[in-house]
Amino acid sequence: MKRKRTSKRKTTVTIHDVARAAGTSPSTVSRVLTGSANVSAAKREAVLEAIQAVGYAPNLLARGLKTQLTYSLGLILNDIQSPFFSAAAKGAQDCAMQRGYAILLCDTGEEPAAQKRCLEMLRAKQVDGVIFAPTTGAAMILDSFLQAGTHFVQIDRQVEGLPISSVVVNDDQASYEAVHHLIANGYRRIAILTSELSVTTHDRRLGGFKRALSEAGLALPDSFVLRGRTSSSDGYRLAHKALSYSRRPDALFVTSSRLGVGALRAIRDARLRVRDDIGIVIFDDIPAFALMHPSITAVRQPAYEIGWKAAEIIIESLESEEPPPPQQVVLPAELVIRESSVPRR
Amino acid sequence: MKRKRTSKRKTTVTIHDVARAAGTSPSTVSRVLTGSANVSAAKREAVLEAIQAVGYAPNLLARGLKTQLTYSLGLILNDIQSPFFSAAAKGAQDCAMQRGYAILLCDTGEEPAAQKRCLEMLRAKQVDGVIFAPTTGAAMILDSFLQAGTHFVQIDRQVEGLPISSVVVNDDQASYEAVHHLIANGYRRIAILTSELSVTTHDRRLGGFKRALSEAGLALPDSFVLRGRTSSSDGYRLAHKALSYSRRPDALFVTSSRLGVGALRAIRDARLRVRDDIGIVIFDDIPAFALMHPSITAVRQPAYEIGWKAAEIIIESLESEEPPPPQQVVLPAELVIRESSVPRR
DNA sequence: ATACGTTCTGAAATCGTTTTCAAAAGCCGG
DNA sequence: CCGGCTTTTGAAAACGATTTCAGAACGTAT
Repeated sequence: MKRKRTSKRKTTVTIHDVARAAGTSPSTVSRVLTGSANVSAAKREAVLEAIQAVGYAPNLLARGLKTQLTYSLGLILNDIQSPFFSAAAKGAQDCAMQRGYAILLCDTGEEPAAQKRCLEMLRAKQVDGVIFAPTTGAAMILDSFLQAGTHFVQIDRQVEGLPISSVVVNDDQASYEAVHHLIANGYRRIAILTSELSVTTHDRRLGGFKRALSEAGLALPDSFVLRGRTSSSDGYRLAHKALSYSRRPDALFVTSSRLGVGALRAIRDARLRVRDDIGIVIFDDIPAFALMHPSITAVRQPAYEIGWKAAEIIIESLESEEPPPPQQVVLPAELVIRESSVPRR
Repeated sequence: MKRKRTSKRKTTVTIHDVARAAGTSPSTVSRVLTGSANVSAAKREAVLEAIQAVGYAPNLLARGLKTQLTYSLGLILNDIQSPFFSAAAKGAQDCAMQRGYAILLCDTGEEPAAQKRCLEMLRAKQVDGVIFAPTTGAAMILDSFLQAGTHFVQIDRQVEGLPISSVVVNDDQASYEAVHHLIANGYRRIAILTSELSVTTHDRRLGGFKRALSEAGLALPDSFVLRGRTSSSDGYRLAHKALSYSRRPDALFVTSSRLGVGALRAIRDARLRVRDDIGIVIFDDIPAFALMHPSITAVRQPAYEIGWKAAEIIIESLESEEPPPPQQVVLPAELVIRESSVPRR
């Protein structure tokens, strides 16, 4: 069933209608619209009035076709429902809106196939640039787009070795500090729950974790590095396993909030108590952590700022004469100390 | 600083290039692209090959300009960061994606001015339809757009008296059941925290609340209806006030999760304990409520389904010959019973 | 071979803008 | 009142597709 043009009844009022109403030509109307060239005060006035009178609104499709500029940005996320990404989306949206750009939202659900489809659609829609959180397999798809001259900024994760700007947090250092904080508070047998996938974020968080441990001269048994998919069910599974060890850890460092939520459930189900029986710090803060009892110490990422900054970088790069070289922005993540990591005993 | 066309280096490969490579005319290429008319097997083959060879991707701007169809939908939300709206966004996105539509995201932050700007931008971008959660002042703005023939679906709230489809939940009935549940569990002095704005959602939730009370023959002192802005700080303020009454309520019914979060903090700060000292049920479930201790009874809205259904309605209406009459879809909200409303005493 | 009805095909118009180009209009001093 | 400026202006050519229209090619019946 195809759509009938007729049934839409779109009252398309064009630049020609304005011209007629103002007693001038489309060219002149366009000139006052874009504010580009000289046009006499009288005509300008007439045109402005006519625009009001006939209720004209420019057709951005037509304009974009001519100017090759659409003033819209693609935003590709893994999961808009996660607080991190929705905050990033809001940041990007606010920045874009302020500068007159629109945001085309794509949610890949972390699937490479969907990611590919999104990129293709965005290209077809002629977006000026794309902000995106890469999923596995991004590198090869991206390559062809870069040649087409599309501007990109990656957030959260990085595909390394590509000449693309990125906005991320200091995963390594923030993790180091979080684990250091646990150690300083007397925890000694610290296990880590992390992703099985080798993505930059998790790799670096694991790196910071190890650094803190070795610096404090603490051992890290292989069994204390638990890897799984970043779902809350795998968080549960991994934590359950860790807690079943005969010499179980006295604290957990968890590298994602979804893993963390599952881990907390596992702790509760094991009849253990956060704080009294086991310490925990989770990378990526979510509102629930502040409300829980006891509240959960977490590493807060400036998600809103990440989204905003990404939009800003892309817009600046679009609007500058000579596209600036790719820049790597690293924003600080902040350890929010709450009750789940109080000094031991 | 204006953008230079030259600096983009967009290698725009058009339908003409394909035609040349295939040794035919642009018309024929277009025909195989749209699959509309008859074209010989030989030519079709040649065109398909040429498309691959030159790496052609259609320019949706140009197509949209000609066909008046952009295959994109606007999505206007009050706050993408709220779990309700981000789930709705995901639902809308998934449905749209599946049917070949893109989503233009707008976040108004509940501000009428932003809402207006969003609508204007969406119109200029020639979106085929708009899914939106109206904020105050939507009625008059909308009017002009309806005349322009844009398709609309409202979600969450309703502007009444407009010939627009909507997808909402059964606010009244679900609230009735939630309050009935409190009463059945022995609570007698139930106060309500709700919005000061007269928006349909909150009005109906208040309605269901009153209905349950009067049906049970329970009194409702004026002081037990507390109204404020739907922020967590106002939730705190209102709950604090309610708890300070000499004869304080033995349960709270809260009509939004943000108010609820504030109320929970107020309860804790008053050194009262949810469940032992005071019952609470919150309209709109968020992940935190399941994780808290004690966990919070809440009314779960099918947010994802709301978004999906809204997209579906708009796409069907767009693609049908004769636009169907506006429909009002009411999805069921579900009471999720947890610990915060266990039987009294 | 001619005429006719299909099926295929390409030239050209169109969608609503912007932008180039050249002509028109205004201003100035002589 | 006229040449030589600079502003203003409108006609027309893009932008990259789709679609109308009319002609070409082809098969078949006469």
